[in-house]
Parts: sequence; structure tokens; C-alpha cells
Amino acid sequence: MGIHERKQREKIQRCNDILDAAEEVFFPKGMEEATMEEVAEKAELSKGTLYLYFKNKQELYLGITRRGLEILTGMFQDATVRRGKGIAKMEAVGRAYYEFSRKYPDYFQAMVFFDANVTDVDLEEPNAMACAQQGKKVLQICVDALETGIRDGSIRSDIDPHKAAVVLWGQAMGILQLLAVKGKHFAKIYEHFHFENLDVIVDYAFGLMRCSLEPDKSGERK
Amino acid sequence: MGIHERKQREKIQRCNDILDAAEEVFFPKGMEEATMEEVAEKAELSKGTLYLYFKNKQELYLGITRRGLEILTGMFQDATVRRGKGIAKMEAVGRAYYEFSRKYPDYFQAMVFFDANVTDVDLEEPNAMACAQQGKKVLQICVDALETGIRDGSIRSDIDPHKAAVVLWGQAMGILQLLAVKGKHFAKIYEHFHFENLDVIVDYAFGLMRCSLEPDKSGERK
DNA sequence: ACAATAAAATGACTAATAGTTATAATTTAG
DNA sequence: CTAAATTATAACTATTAGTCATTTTATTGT
Repeated sequence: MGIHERKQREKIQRCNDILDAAEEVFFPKGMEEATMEEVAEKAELSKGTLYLYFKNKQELYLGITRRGLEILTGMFQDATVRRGKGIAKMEAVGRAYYEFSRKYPDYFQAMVFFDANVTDVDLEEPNAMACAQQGKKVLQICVDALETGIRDGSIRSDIDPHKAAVVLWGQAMGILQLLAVKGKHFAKIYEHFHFENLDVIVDYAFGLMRCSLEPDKSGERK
Repeated sequence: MGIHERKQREKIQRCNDILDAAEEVFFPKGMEEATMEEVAEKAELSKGTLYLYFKNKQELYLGITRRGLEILTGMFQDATVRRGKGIAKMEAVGRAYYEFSRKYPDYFQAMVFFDANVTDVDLEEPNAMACAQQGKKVLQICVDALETGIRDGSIRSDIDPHKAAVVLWGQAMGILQLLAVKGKHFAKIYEHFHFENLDVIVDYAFGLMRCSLEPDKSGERK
């Protein structure tokens, strides 16, 4: 009796179809402007049906966020596997993060929204849970890379991998967010800085971050 | 004929009264949940009147953000004035930022919202303009401190103060935001990390950031 | 003091939209 | 082929940002 399995598959498929439609609506307009009615139209369903598959607008948006996080996790894994020293892995993770923010600006924006606004995630809901889970996985990749680096001597031995992973994740998010959201206006507002382009800032940021991880600092600190 | 001046003062006073009311409503409920009607009630005015003083809900919220930014600017100035070396100024700025995020979590939240969501600021509006202006001022304080540090030798001479200021600002924002928004859930989700408390992470972050600014690195990098 | 004018405030109104639910259509199973 | 279960619908409610014609209050000239 494979009917149950088929139904399950169809349900997942329907969810994905709705998510496809949702991306078409959310990405150009943003979480705030986009309406459920529009998503329903794109998906060729009635609005009520959306609520059979997603508890509310936020869960739908988190479904999109989840997709983004899954792509990011994949990119992080690709970045760290088959690469020598730990510091190189971390560098690659940073580059991957930047690449992600440029290649998938809308997914990135969804992640920023999730991190900056969703204080009270309803962890009962599947997509919220999945996002939290993926976030954990992403962080673990950083922890692993840092531990590798400490073992192979490419990263200072006094680095605490767990703390450093959280800190680096937060720092990188902050930089990329600042540039993604305010990048255009930086040009106007801080025109006298005349940065060649935003890539230069990202490179500079990663340089500084690398610097804080590498050994050979004259005086070791706690 | 001081009537015009008095009216001007009264207008400003009324704006501030509305902002006081708005804080009482926005701070506990957040930008999304709070309604203009509630603000009007708190301010003992009709809803229509609010719109005589603020163009829309976002401008009102940016009025609150502006207050926060003004406090922050003051704290940054206090932190950098009367303090020796440039690196110590930067350290103090970082501490001040953290102190701000703890002492005024709601203002901090408003700033995060501004930085993470408001991509298209209507710079015609006074509060939006003021926020952009204050942001600039904050950054300039960092640039000045960095330049001081480069001159007095407490900061690497190859640091670009403008780039570094943007990067450090973004990094600090990222860390503080991550902890402010997700701090509670970190405890649950990453319980196996069992950080003593969030202060430890902030200290750690500032340690790393300091590390990236200090001289005496064996090999100088671009 | 008082009428004319200007400024400030009101609250009823509109439009938009998230989320609900009673009803209908479709699918499955006996 | 019918009954039960599942899936979908669209009309409905409730909420709220923002508007605007009207009223109230303050200012000014006579």
C-alpha cells in the first residue's frame, strides 16, 4: 500500500511548488510587501490552501530561509573538504559565505531577516526547527575547521574553537549584512571614502579576521 | 514676535512627547506588533494627529532609532576623549557599544532593525536623514581613534582607518546582534557549548578584534 | 472685544491583507 | 458504488496603516 508514501511525496512536492511561487513573490518585493494572496495566485491555489501547508506567513518565509541555509551548508562543506590547513579552510568558508551573499542575495536577505528579527522562533514548526538545525550545522563546520587549524598549527593554539566560531560567524554576518543592506547608500553617504567597490571591504575584513586567528603574535593573550 | 519660535518649540516638544509614547508602545511589543492607534492613546492624541508630526510609522520608528544613535554617539565620544593610545580608544569604543546594547536593548534593537531592514531610506524625511547623519558621525569617531592609534604606534601602520572602521563597525554589530537576538536561543540550541554567559563571547570577540589591529605581527600583510 | 483667518486636532473612513472556516470537490477504501 | 477521509475553496472576519472632511483652538487685525 504505497498510497501513503505517494501522498507524502505529493505533499512535499506541493510544499516545494508553493515555496517556488513564494520565492517569485517574496524575492522582488520582500517579506513585508509581498502578500499571501499573490503567492497563492502564483502557485495557482487559493489562499486558504497555503495555510494547509504552512502555518503562517513567517513559516512560509522560513521555508525559503531554510532553502538558503541548505545551499550555504553545502557551500561550506565544499569549501572545507579537500583543503589543507585549517586556516585555509576557514578562509574558504569566509569566501564561500561572501560568494553566497552575492550569488543568492535574496536567500541571504532572508537569513539576515531571520537572524535580526525572529527572536521568538516557534521551534514546534518544521521550518523554524530546520533553520535552527542548519544554523547549528553551519557553525559546526566552522568549529571543525578551527580545530583542524589548531592541530596543524595554522591557527593559534589559544583559540577556543567554539567561541571563535560564534564570533567569526557573527562578524562575517555583520559585515556582509552591512554591505548588502547599506552598500548602495554607503556610496552616497560616505562618498568621501570612495571605496573602489564593496569587494575591497570584504577582502579587507577577511584579512583582519585571518589576522586574529594566525599564530606568531608576539605576546600571547588569554 | 516670538510666537513663531514658541510654536517651533512646542512642535518639537510634541514630537518628543509622541516619541516618548511611541517608545512605551514599541519597546515592549516591537515595530511589527505595535499599532499607531496604541501610540496615539498613550500620547493622548488621535491617530490622525500622529501623522501631522511623523510621515508614517517608519519615520516614527526612525525617530526612536535616532534617539538611540544620539545616545550611542555620546557614549562613543566619552569613550574616546581623555584616553591615551588609539588602541585603548578603540577598545573603549567597543566596550561602549556593548554597554549600550545591554543598557538600552530596545534602542539597540531599533538600530539593528534600521540596519538590517531599511534598505531604501527616504532621505527626504528628517529622522531618516538624522539617522544616516549620526551613523556617519559614529563611524568618524572610529576613524579618528584608528588614526590616533596608527600615529602613536598602538595600531599597525598598514591599517586603512576608513576601511577598518567600516569593518569593525560591521563586525561588532554582527556579534552584538547575534547575541541580542539569538542569545536566549543559543542556550537551548547550542547547549553543549555551555558558554558561561554571553559576556564571555563579547569579551572574546573584542580580544580577537584587538588582535587584528595590534602591531608586532611577524609577517606584515597588505 | 470681536470677527476673520490660520493652525492644530479629530475621528470616521478607506483600502489592504493575515488568517479562519463552513462548504464543496476530489480521492481512497470497503 | 457508496461512505469516509482528504484536499481545496472562497467568502468571511478582524486588524490596522494611512487619509481627509470637519471641528476646535489659537492668532491677528480692527
